[in-house]
Amino acid sequence: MATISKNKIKHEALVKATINLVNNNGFRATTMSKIAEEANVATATIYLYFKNKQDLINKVYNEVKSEFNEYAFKDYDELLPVEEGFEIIWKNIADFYLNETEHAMFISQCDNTPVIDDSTRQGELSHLQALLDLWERGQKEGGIKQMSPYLLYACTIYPLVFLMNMKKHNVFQISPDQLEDLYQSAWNSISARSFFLLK
Amino acid sequence: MATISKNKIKHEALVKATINLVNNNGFRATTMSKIAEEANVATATIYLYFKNKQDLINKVYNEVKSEFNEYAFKDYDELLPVEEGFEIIWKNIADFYLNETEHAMFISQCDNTPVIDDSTRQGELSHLQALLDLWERGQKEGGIKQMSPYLLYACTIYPLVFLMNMKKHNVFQISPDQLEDLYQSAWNSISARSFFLLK
Amino acid sequence: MATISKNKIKHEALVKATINLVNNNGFRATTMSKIAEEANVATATIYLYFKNKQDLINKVYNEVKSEFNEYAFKDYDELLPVEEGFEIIWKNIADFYLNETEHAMFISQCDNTPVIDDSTRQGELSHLQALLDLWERGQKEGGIKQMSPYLLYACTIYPLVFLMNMKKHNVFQISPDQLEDLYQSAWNSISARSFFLLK
Amino acid sequence: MATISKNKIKHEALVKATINLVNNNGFRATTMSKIAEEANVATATIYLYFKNKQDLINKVYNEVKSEFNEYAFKDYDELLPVEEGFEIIWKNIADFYLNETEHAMFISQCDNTPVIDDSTRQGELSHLQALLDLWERGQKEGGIKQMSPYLLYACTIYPLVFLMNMKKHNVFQISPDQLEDLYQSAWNSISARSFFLLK
DNA sequence: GATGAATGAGTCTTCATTCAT
DNA sequence: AATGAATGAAGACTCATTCAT
Repeated sequence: MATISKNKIKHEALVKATINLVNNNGFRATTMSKIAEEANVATATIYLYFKNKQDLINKVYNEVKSEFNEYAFKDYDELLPVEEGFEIIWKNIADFYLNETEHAMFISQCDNTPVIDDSTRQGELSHLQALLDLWERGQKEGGIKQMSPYLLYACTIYPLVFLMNMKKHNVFQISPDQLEDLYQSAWNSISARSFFLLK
Repeated sequence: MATISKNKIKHEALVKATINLVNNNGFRATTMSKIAEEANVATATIYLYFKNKQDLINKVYNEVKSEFNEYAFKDYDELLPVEEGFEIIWKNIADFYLNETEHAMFISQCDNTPVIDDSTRQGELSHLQALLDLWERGQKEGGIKQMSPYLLYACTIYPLVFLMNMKKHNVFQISPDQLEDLYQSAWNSISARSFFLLK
Repeated sequence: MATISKNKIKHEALVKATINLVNNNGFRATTMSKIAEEANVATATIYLYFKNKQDLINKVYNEVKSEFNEYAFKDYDELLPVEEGFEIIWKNIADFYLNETEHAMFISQCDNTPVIDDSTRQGELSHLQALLDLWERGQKEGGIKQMSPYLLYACTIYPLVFLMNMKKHNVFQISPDQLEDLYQSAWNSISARSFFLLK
Repeated sequence: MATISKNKIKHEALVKATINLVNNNGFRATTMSKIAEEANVATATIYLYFKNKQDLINKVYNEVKSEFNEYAFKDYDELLPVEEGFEIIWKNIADFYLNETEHAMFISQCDNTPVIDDSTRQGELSHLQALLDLWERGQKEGGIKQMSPYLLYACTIYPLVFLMNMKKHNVFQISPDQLEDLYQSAWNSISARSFFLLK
């Protein structure tokens, strides 16, 4: 049992080191020995926990992605009204991108470069199934525009990725008020009502 | 001694090979010998045209970025009304992302990873100065919401990056009608009128 | 991370291989892979013991130079009469040049080409401080001619370098008797008495 | 005829560039393109004048060595008394080492490193045949000690190499008076009379 | 389980040399 | 004769991975 927790500690240290180094230097510049150094273990030790470098990256990716999923649907309930449910999810995701920036950056890196095996990378939106379901319900009920979920995602969620990058590079940091505004814009851009009004 | 600019054919072949390989494999996995092979020259020949790998990447980045800039402001005139000007620019950029996908991907790769020297990478939005000016004018005239240009960019331009990625990975391809819809959403999300109406 | 000093056997093998190859082929023609081959290790292994090629050369140079210094002043005591002290040192140095030829050649190579960092290369004579001190004392006492130490060195020690080269190239090898003669010539060339007598 | 002189100009420029670069950077660091640059010709042009790099070095070595020989025996006449003849030759050689330092350095570089084919490098002393002859005559006549010419050379000529190096590295420069002293020491060290007197 | 040491495969880069013009 | 362009071969160095302890 002691061993297990010891193991977990090292495992965690390796994951953390990997995320940090990949974020700052990219995948290829993140060498196994640097990871080991940052995690305070010997290089060979990594291979006790992961089969090889690709396996390490994949596992870290999956862990972080799982964490994201939990984060995204915290306090969400399928029974909530569509608009209310969307607000919760959007704000959760915004929270993740803007407060868990390290982890969000890592996901973004992996999703935008050929780092991750295509088999590991989940079809771009599949991990947000609950959101896709919500949108579908919203469209059936009439509150949400008839658009491809890819477009809904592009208009509402994806802008947060840009803000994450700006924050990471210390270029621009959004304030709580601005975030509220942004949420309104996001909702407007997919709400059927606004579409109708502005026609 | 100095790098050659004659023999544009080989120069172009190298640039093209670089873009292609970096897009598909990333910077570090794109070796000089692979570039040479794809361009049908000997590896050493690359060094007649570029000082080293970093110089090659920087030069390609600058070329592509220049091309983007020309593209973005084609047919645009500062004297046009704000909404009209914005539509032209937005559609130009959309065109670039969705039709010149290879080049757009390359820019995106470079902007999102530590591949490019910070000195070469232009401050995130500075290359779109004419668009920033347009927005400022729009805000003075009252037609565009009072928001940080970073937010305006996030809501209107950045979603196109997502669509570019989806297209590249053959996951989703937007139709002309959908693009028109998307433009409307983009404009609504920053138009002061829509903001007022929907309050 | 840091270079290893364990496994003295391999360290020694690398040093020996380096000396041998540099002596026979010069610095630039001595490739890391040839050194590795001669030392029976993989090329990459060298980098566990030395940071890079220059570091390897510098370290070997320093080791050999230290050895020379020990050699030169073996059995020497500052309290000895000048002539006696000089004889001991001169014969030590002659011994080194003519019997430890490999090491002496290596020093000579390094001192005569731009192989060694100026910071590593010790000022030409500074490593022979005890000899310089002896000469100074000799001059104060009147037994040694008033000449720049550079000239004293040129007349007495430097000729040995020539003999070393001749031996190395199998052109001429000095006999013990001849060496004794040579010592006499050396001493005569700096002794104040001979200077006076021959005037 | 015009062509020939043009050729000679380029030939000279190449020789000069080679000497300069080899002196300052060593053989291997002296690349063909650097030589070409310094001589203001295209790299390929070198191959019109020399078969390859080794041939270039060999030819330059031979030229410089010839020059040295002329220099060494200027104003010398076999009919002169031994001591007088020796003084002339010694001072000529000293002149060469200390005033034609660039050329002297080049010879020294080549003689001390494995740069020159053994076939090109003339047996160490053979180029000084006239001096060897003089010494032999001196020994027959009784004015010069019975010693191997290698030892005579080591004691009288070789010290000048050291002074050349010191001058080149700006460490020590000999004055005319000191040079005269040095000549005396040199002569004393091989003169039979001094040997006898000091016994 | 943990690690220090070792290495094969591969990367960027240089350079002497050739060749078409 | 002269050269700009091209390249094959080689060199320094790195790194993911393995293995004996």
